[in-house]
Amino acid sequence: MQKLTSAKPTPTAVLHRLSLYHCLLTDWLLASKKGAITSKELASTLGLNEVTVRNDLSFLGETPGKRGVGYSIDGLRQMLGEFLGLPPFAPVAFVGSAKVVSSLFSFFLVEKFGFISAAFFSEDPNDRTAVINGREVQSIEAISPELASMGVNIAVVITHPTWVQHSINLLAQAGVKGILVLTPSVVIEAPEGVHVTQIRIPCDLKALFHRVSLLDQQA
Amino acid sequence: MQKLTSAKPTPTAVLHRLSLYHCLLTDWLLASKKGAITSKELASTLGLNEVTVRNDLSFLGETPGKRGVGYSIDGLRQMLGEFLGLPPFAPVAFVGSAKVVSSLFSFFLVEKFGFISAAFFSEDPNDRTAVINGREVQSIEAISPELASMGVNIAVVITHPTWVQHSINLLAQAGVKGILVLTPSVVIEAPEGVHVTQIRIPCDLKALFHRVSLLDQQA
DNA sequence: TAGATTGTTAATCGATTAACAATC
DNA sequence: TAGATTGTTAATCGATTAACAATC
Repeated sequence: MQKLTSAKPTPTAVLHRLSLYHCLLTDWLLASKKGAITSKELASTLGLNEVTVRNDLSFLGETPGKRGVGYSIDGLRQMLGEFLGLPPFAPVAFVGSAKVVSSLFSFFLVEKFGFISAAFFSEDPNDRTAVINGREVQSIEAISPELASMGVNIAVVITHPTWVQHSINLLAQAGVKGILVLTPSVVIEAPEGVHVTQIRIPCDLKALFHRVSLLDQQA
Repeated sequence: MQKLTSAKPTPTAVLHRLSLYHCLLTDWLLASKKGAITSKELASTLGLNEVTVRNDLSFLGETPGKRGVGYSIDGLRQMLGEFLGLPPFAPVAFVGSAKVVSSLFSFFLVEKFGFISAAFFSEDPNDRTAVINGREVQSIEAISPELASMGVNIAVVITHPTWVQHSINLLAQAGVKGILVLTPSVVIEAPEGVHVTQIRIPCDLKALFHRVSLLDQQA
């Protein structure tokens, strides 16, 4: 017999946009924007088709809008947060040197996006006394099952490339189930049962080179 | 009459994988791997279907493989580089504070991926005397048409969120045609004729929260 | 009731995979 | 010739857009 709980997983394209809507609505609420918005407004702000937006939102189960009116900014954000499995402040662990992780925080404003930095682990022995946001930076080897039992299931890896795989393995052993890898590293083994998302800065850059080189030829 | 040069653009999914193959082959060559590889090897290393690999490579025009044999590592990398419009060392400009940009270089090894950091611009007035890789860090306002005329068409933006749009606008004025934005910023206006790629760390994280929350429910 | 906007079903478009002939 | 692996055409799958009925 099939598990009843596991309906089809949300398509990746849809899931990414739902996350994006959640970011946008959070932004609007922080800017004290109130009341209702239409799928048209949402779509045009993000450069999407309005049907795409409505279609995406239909994945939320209970229909979130009012015909003739639109969506409640506050209510829709709430529903999205719930669907995404986001607690009010979502705890994330960070693995990387103190310098790199604190630099990350100077362009990625974690709290504004609803996250909380819950733990820090560094591959650099010189970071044994380092502190970020008033919290001690620990050794990578200190990654342990306490992490997941404390409710930290998600981690960001931004170490030197030589430490990426080891970090992932330790996080997986500690019960972390979702890992975002920012370090460009061509081949990575994802441990069984762990979601590993790789950001590939070099590929994004090479793709841009291609697109731009075509422009040049036309000119 | 239609422009003859502008055939259909390469589909984004294909283009990203072609860039990925280029990264992998570069890696293999740096590790002195020689000779031939098959689409099967390429695919299994990257967790892809081997037909996908062959299909992608068919976009290169002249067929790059030998039936019964496979692909020359060196030859294929060459063809990919040419298709992608990558010079031997591809110049990229970086916009962001000296601290953040130098931190970026400690987890993203630009040269290993075939790039050269060609210019630095910082939004931070304290960076007026800063130097990265022996090159002076300039003010954002110093971004000028010289950039593009020097052959720098691609830039990475990793400033504080408040400076993202301004940086993009200045780069566009300077003739930069491809911009990769690493700073999470929900809404960005892409100037006419400029390719802007946004990396969305918060969305990737929120998507992971969703996937992981489903695992919890099943357990 | 009229106007607006949602939610859903159908149609199109793009991307992936399978099947197979071509050829080294 | 036999074995291997490519390149291409066809079939499937997923994602986007269009059309329209439902309803606030």
